[in-house]
Amino acid sequence: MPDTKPPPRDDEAIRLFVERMALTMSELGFPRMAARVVYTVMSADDPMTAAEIGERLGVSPAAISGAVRHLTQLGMLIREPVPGSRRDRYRVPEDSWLEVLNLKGGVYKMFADMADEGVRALGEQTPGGRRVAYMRDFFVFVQGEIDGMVARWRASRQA
Amino acid sequence: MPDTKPPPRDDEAIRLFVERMALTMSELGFPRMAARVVYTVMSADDPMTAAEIGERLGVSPAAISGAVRHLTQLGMLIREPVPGSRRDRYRVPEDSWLEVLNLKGGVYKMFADMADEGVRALGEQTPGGRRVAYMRDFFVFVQGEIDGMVARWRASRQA
DNA sequence: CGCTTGCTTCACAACTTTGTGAAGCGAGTG
DNA sequence: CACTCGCTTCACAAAGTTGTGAAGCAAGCG
Repeated sequence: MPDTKPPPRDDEAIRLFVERMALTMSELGFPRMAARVVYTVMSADDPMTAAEIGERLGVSPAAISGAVRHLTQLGMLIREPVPGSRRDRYRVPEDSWLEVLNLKGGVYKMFADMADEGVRALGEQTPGGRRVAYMRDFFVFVQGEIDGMVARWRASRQA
Repeated sequence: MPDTKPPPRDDEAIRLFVERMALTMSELGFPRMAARVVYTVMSADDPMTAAEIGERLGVSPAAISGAVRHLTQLGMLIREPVPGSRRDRYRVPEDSWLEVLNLKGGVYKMFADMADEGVRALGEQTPGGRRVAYMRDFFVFVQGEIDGMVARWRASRQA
């Protein structure tokens, strides 16, 4: 029997990967359980049901339910109803990160707008006003860069 | 008496600006008090002492101390000892956002590295492995973009 | 039709985070 | 050289998060 076993699907290492990613995300302000769900589903070969995710992570269905609601809203998880079954399947879209960037990306515009109000409150000519104006300009710049970045990524994937 | 009063330094609006910025940042995972401190100092005409910041925000010196420690480490606040005095003055560096981006920017590289480990655990050829590899490539791309972005910002400020 | 079962919702409990009061430390001052 | 005063540190309390168990709802199945 030739050694044609499938690749070394190291379950323990996968779990570690999931947890480490999730922990890092949570340190950045992303809900922890949601992150665990994303990476679990991403790591799976096929779409998973809520029950499977919960079992794999060893958490209650309630936790999955909440995480999934959040994630689908963000576009980081896609719910696929299975015809003739109550089970829904979940999978991660190929470009989930791009989606997040697009959606959350508006954050910079929001900051820029808030900063602009700050400038008005402080007065254009005050030292504080100038500093906040500088910040506003920076956020406007970043917002523009992100838009360009998304375009470049898409283009580079065409190739 | 001619109407040559200084600009309409609307204290209430400034406070609102500070609080709104801080709240939004905290929703993104940034410590709330630290954010309030940054924007308070940024709004002021001159560098402020810890006591002044605390008074302005109506919080204890302890809270300021903690926030300041965090912020100086991030490069978002500069401590300036006043010669012949126990008081330190604080100001925000012009390019604090850039600093943060640089420092925190390495996050993407970190994600890319973690993802790479995930790929190894999953196997290059599995569906999961391919998805994670895609994610890794995206993070690598973003990291590169950020570096370029910083350079472009600096250049645009030269002009 | 009524039972099973998978997901959702709700109230609650464990845990974490965040700011306070009080004590401590050390640089300037008389 | 002892006192003052500004900042820091620490233990704790208040508040906010996050996941659980249990009850509820509704789609398929017998």
